[in-house]
Amino acid sequence: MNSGKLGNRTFVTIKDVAKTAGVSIATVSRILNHTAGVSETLEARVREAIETLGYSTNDAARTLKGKNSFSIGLIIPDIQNPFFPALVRSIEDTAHASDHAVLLCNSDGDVEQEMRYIRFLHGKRVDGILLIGGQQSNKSVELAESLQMPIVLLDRRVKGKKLPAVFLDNAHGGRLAVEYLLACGCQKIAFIGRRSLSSAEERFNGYCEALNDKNIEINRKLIQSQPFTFDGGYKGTEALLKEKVEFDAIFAGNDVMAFGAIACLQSHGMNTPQDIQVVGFDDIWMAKGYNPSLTTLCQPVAEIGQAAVNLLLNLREKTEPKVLEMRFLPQLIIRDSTMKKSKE
Amino acid sequence: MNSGKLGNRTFVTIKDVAKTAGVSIATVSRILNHTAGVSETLEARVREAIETLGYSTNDAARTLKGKNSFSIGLIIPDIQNPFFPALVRSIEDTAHASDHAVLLCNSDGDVEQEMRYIRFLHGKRVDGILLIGGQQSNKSVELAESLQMPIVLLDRRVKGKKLPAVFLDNAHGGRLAVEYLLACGCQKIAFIGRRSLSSAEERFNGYCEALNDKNIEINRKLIQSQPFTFDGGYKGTEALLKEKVEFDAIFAGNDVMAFGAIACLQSHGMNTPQDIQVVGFDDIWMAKGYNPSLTTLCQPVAEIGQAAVNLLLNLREKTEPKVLEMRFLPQLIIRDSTMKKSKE
DNA sequence: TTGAAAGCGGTACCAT
DNA sequence: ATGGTACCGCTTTCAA
Repeated sequence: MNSGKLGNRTFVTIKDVAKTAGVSIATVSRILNHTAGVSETLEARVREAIETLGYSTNDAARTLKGKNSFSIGLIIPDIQNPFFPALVRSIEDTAHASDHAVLLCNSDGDVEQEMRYIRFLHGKRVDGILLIGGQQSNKSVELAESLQMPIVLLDRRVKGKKLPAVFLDNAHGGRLAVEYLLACGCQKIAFIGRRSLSSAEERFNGYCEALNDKNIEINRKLIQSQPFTFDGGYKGTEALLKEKVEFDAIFAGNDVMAFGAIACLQSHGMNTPQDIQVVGFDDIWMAKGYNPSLTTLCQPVAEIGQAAVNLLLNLREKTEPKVLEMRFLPQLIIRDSTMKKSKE
Repeated sequence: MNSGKLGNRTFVTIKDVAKTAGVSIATVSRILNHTAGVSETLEARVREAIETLGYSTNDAARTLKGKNSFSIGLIIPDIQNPFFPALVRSIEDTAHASDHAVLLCNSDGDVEQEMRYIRFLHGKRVDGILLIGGQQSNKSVELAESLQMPIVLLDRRVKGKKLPAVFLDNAHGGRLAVEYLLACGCQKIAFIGRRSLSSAEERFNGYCEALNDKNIEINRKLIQSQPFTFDGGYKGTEALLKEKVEFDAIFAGNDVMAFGAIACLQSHGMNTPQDIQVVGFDDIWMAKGYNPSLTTLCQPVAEIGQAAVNLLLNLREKTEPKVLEMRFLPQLIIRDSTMKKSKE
């Protein structure tokens, strides 16, 4: 028995099962795939053979012959970015729930890397790609399209490309953040972020819209362009301090920047929320545990991941290339980095 | 051209290349694999055909016929545990560097899940498994062995199993932590952790050893068994406070617990490091940014991940089932959650 | 209902 | 050096 081999390992094949059960391999295949009526007698015999032999289907053969590989590629900038783990987790759970493997690839947001991975995943014949792109991912997307690979965009838009995508309404989040700070009594709200990514830009737009709504003029000095890191938040705050602009609140592009901002304030003898109020974005796990705990915008990560996988898997069924876009809403989570000031 | 199909997608196959180049598929295969001498003329023609046609090799076919699948399975409890992302990143970088895909699976530390994933990965014919196991992973390991799947243990030992493995010397880390706290002038050092995982148990052992070395008796009341979470750290500290045991330092099982501990202390009006000094373990990214920044033990995650992948990939070459174990040393990183007290 | 057999896209052995 | 071809494990059509 154990006719199959791969390297120095041996595998039970469909042939072994067929022989032990005394049927043809076609019958075994049918039973495995519930693909045609098979008599109960044979079915029982085959199932027993499968059991005793410990047969497991060979996905490589199935892929070679069949329609899909039961795997998807997930390209993200860096799993070490604390926003991604929760999203990745929900993607994997969803994918595995329909028996699809997830091949994780870290691109560092670099187009060349992305394209390398797309080619790699093409060789693996993945059923599709979930992409959280970088700034120039339009090239990657074009490559994927030319390779006829189904692709779904996640979290970030790609300029000039209309594609199936799952997003958060970042502008709405920005608006919520600023509106809440205003409601808290803040007047001079600074923004630390960067307009490099679509998501980041939208958050900034939300910030502007909320201020416009209240007829508050936007003060350029209150806007600091910094990378979305702890250090970025720290430096942006330092810059605000140096410029001697007055400000009473900071809306940070994400939670990690918010932590950096708070740390900077503290090292300059200012407290959050008493002196300066701070709002972050994403609601990563640490937002609750930071000192002070962080008011922030919570993304429905589980739903987003799930929607993205389902969208991708449905894509290959439909022949018409439906461009679907799903948009989710963030939710304001109020914690200790903000406070309602009594009118002075 | 484009003879291959998969679903409604089409692929360029080796046959297409052969036809365009006017050679046999055997020749193309040889060139692809540098497997035998081929005349420069033909090689040039073939390479050009590959280029113009945009051929990419079909891994499913290659796997079916050949020795490996160029993929490995990575089973971890949960990517959302902030210690894992950095490790996973280094694993993926290393694997991809030798053209292997990484199939990520989250088991939640549950044996049943682990076994489900092992079977799944077996079907995918992965070249091996990297396992960060849970408490009862001996069953999973046995399954993998019975399936003849190369397996390397990571980070945590599995009871009763001697296997290729890559570990941190956790006991050494525990010792370093406690020795440093003693050097800082602390006398009553509490431990919050849990002895469920081998890594955790070893950290505790290091704690005991360091105290024994100095002939300090171990006070049971100073030891709090708690899960390795923020809340665990918080509750463990609360318990210490309630028991009214005197203590001047806390060695937490990991960084997240340390954050919880510090938060709890603060909410009880005690400051770190002035009142209670705290040391964590792992040096996750937030350790530097927390308030106060955390003294902790840094794991050489990049090296560990790299070693694990290489060990796994080498495993299938060797026929003799060498049991290799690699042990890495943690490094004490001193930050603001500890301080040298002047003698009182 | 069941079986025989033709491939899927490669690799590698055997000829030439 | 090059080509022909058997075969990897499975799915699916065609006959029986």
